[in-house]
Amino acid sequence: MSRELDQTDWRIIAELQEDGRLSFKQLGTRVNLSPPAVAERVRRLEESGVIAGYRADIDPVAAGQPLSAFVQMRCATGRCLLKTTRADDFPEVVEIHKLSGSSCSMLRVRVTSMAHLEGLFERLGEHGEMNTHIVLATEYEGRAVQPPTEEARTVTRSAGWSA
Amino acid sequence: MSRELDQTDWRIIAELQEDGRLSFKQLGTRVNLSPPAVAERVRRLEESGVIAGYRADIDPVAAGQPLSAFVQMRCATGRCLLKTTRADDFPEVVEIHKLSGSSCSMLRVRVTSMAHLEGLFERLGEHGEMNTHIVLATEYEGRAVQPPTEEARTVTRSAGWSA
DNA sequence: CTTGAAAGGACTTGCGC
DNA sequence: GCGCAAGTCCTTTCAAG
Repeated sequence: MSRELDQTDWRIIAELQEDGRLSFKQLGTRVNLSPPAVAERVRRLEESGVIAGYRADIDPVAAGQPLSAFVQMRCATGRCLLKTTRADDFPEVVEIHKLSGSSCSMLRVRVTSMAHLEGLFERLGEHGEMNTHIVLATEYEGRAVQPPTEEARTVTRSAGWSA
Repeated sequence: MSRELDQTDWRIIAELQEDGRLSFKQLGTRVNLSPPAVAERVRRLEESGVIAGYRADIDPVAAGQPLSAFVQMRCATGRCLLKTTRADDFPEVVEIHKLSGSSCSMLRVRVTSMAHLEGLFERLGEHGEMNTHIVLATEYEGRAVQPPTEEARTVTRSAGWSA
């Protein structure tokens, strides 16, 4: 389906992650390509699903939701959050990941206040054991997707027990 | 600094999170406003920092980084990841959050393969205890920031021990 | 892939409500 | 604060080399 991405594709991806509203002309200038050439590449990246869309980046703090937390759920049998509720029931839950290990899922929640967070935890707690971690500060998130480094291919194998 | 956001602002925010490349004309049609009116509102949202930017939404799976994990770090004294390394040392780390509780930070990492993940864990492990959770599937993430619900203001107080 | 041209659309400004 | 309308600029998209 998706052909290998070359260096120019990755430069385009990097630029569009920094500014998703660049015109083909502006984008072409930054990657040393003519407007029609970048337009064709971008079209292919969109078609292959590498570029899933273009979004405004909303700052939750400025938007009035300064508090964030991680919640590991270990759902009780028959009460699993994923099977007994819908997304609309918990607008505060902005991410849901199914996990390996002892927890069944990891949630990321955003709330307006501590009181709001308290209420949310009580509602979530009805579905099983929780392990919560309040975020004190976010160093960064949404870091740009980058081309695989050389380390990704030449992985250092651990010594011992090797065949 | 930031005036209260009204309903129209939230509609604009919702539309731009769905499609960050909408023209003022298109955006105005969707929120029942003229192009100059939306342009002025968007300009203010950008100035106040609510709209932090516009980014292409890159699908990590399609981009060749199908594996993701959460890593809780409990850094050893003097070896804290945040103080002894720089972001460029770990391009696989796409999020860093400082946490309350027993862990000092929560990382989100993205890698190309299990071998890559193994190597990364070994490098991270040198900075302290780790608690890792591999993501099996992501239900959703990057859910749109939404206006505060009524529940956010009228929070149910728990019974008992109340003053 | 690049260049060049033509067509279409977007952004802005000013004015009136 | 919003809408309407006009002018200017830019962008996009063809075609040809």
